[in-house]
Amino acid sequence: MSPRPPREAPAAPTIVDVARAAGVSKGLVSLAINDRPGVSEATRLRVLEVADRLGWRPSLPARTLSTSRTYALGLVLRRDLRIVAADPFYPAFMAGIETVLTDEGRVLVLSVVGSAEAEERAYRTFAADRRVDGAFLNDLRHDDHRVDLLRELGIPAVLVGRPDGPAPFPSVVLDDAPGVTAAVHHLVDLGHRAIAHVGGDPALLHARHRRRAFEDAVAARGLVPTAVVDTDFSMAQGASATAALLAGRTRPTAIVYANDPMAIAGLGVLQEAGTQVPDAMSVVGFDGTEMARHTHPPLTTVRSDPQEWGAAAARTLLALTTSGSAASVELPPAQLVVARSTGPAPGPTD
Amino acid sequence: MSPRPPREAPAAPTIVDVARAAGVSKGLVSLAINDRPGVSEATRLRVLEVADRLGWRPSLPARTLSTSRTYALGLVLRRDLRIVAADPFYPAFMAGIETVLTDEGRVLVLSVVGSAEAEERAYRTFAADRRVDGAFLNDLRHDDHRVDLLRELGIPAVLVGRPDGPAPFPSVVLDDAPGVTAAVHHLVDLGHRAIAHVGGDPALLHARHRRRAFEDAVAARGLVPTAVVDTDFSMAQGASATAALLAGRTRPTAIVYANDPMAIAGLGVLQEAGTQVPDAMSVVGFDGTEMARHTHPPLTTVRSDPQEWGAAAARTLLALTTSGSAASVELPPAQLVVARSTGPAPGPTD
DNA sequence: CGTTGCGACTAAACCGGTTCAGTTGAACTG
DNA sequence: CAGTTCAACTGAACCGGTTTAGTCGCAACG
Repeated sequence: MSPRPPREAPAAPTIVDVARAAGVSKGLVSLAINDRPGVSEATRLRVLEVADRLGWRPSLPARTLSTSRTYALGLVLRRDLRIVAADPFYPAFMAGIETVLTDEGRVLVLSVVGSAEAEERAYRTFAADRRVDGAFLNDLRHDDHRVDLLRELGIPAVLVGRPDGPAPFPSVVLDDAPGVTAAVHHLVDLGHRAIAHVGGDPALLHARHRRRAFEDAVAARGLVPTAVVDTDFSMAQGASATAALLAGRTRPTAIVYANDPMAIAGLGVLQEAGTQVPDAMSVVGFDGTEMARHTHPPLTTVRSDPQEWGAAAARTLLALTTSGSAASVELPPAQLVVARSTGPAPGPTD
Repeated sequence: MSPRPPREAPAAPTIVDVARAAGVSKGLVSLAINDRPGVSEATRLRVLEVADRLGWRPSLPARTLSTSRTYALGLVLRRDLRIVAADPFYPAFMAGIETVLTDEGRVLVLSVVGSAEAEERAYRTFAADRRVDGAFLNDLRHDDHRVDLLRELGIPAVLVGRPDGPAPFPSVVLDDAPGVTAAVHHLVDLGHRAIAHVGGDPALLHARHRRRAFEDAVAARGLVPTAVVDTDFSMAQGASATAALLAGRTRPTAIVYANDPMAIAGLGVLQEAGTQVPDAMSVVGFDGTEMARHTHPPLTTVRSDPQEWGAAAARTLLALTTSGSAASVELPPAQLVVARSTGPAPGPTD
């Protein structure tokens, strides 16, 4: 009969039920549960007790309507699926966010998109629908127009990574450079003179930072990179870049990759080609993923901490949305983790 | 001065602004934009035109308050971080969900938790806060109490996988068995007689299904499994299980793993031990991930389609939340993809 | 020509909270 | 003892939509 039968449970109590049961006005219930002044301690306790007894939970939509706070934060992922699926960064990053949000009664609203247009639409929808109190801004780009977009939409944001200019939002930075630098020094110390870099997507700032750190470190040791190849961070391009390096006229003795998946794909190509790792070629990854520990040989890599990064970003964004301002955060930098995919440079054939 | 300055943009127009500008009552605006009867075509067009001109978007919180529909779906991930991060299933699954939700103006609310208690809390919070219209139920277990929980909470759900009994919710199934069966036949056809299985977490139904399919297929060929080892799906346990199989008294000539990450970890262990793949040992994964294509040797694996799975689940859940009912869906089953990690069984030493 | 029926539209209640201007009564002040 | 002050509390407006009872004008009907 009734067009939409109540799902199952008896109708949930509302604030008026609580008010009636406690013998006070609903306004006072609101004050009491929100710990605002103007409520006697005795009454506050009574209200809380009654609310608890009735199992009342304030309606979030109603609260949102009057306060325009959603208690939700937004994350938009724009990435080719092939990359998202292989990249362990995001699951760990999101898990880190959740560790913070869950405790604060917040929730993460996720949007996965494939194109720049869809990404912009996602942010605009967040704003138009008042879905979120703030948003994470990942995978920063040069002159990233999303910064202006979010400012214009009035969505507070936190930048995940170091922006390449002054920005109206706080940033949470985990410096890639020291790890990459250490990796290069490690290789040079092992006698390598011909080192190549398989970089990531140059549109992304962190790919540039890694590349820059690589080039600077090589130069600091008085060397010149044997080659630097840009990719899209995918295993496929990591593999083809490796093949290209093998086929090139000056073959490197060591390759530094911009992420672990590409390093693993590279490892595959090298082994298929019969190139011994690390005897004939040293390989360095980037991320410090679980996977790197289980390859053959285990991967020397640069470990960052995506989970802590996510947690720090969430804390910062939370502070920003509640207090209106938040300081930028600098996390401990990425660190080199030496395993068995790197070894002494092969001696000249004699 | 003002305690909370308006973020930036001028105050967004509301339905009354539109009503005033169109010279009608706000009730009529509501009827017009929701395509309900009782509005003349001329008026409807005028209202839509005015709404568009003012850039009005109905407030979702307000709409939610009166209709108690949130236009959001919930996904709770309970998994050890080590597994989530290495497992490409979820990113692809979520991307599949998003392809459907985005077009429908829906949004995905994500919760990543580490324990069963936290998981239950997450669902209860979804219900208490009226955060979502429905939820996905992944990683089904035997006698899964979450089914009752969701029913009791009144949250419509869709089961991702085949439940092990009658369930009050529709399910979206992608059958693992045919792929695993094909893998076993493939190995037996190659002459293997000693085949082992490194299974997943036996608490999860899909791990059981894969194990069962393995055992049945082996039996169907008149053989007995050399060994069946349970794990938690992590690379670490995939590696240690492989090491144990190598050290066992009857060493298999082929191993079928319950997911690709474990197979890859297994590859690493085998190669570290000097066991040639596939000459001395054949290896089969499960998932058909990008990663499997880039190992050395490329992995024979069983491909499922997590993205399509996510999309189908989203369509089903959407139908369930809007029309109140939805039929279960059976997707094309998982399929064997033969690569170079499987080969003829090693002949007896002669 | 009075009634009925109907499409188009309005006004007001409603969803469930928050917020704020007032009211009340008791304690304090001079 | 009248006047002031203040904590505690109430009532009503408000957030921005949806929904429904009811009004109005007009055409069709007997």
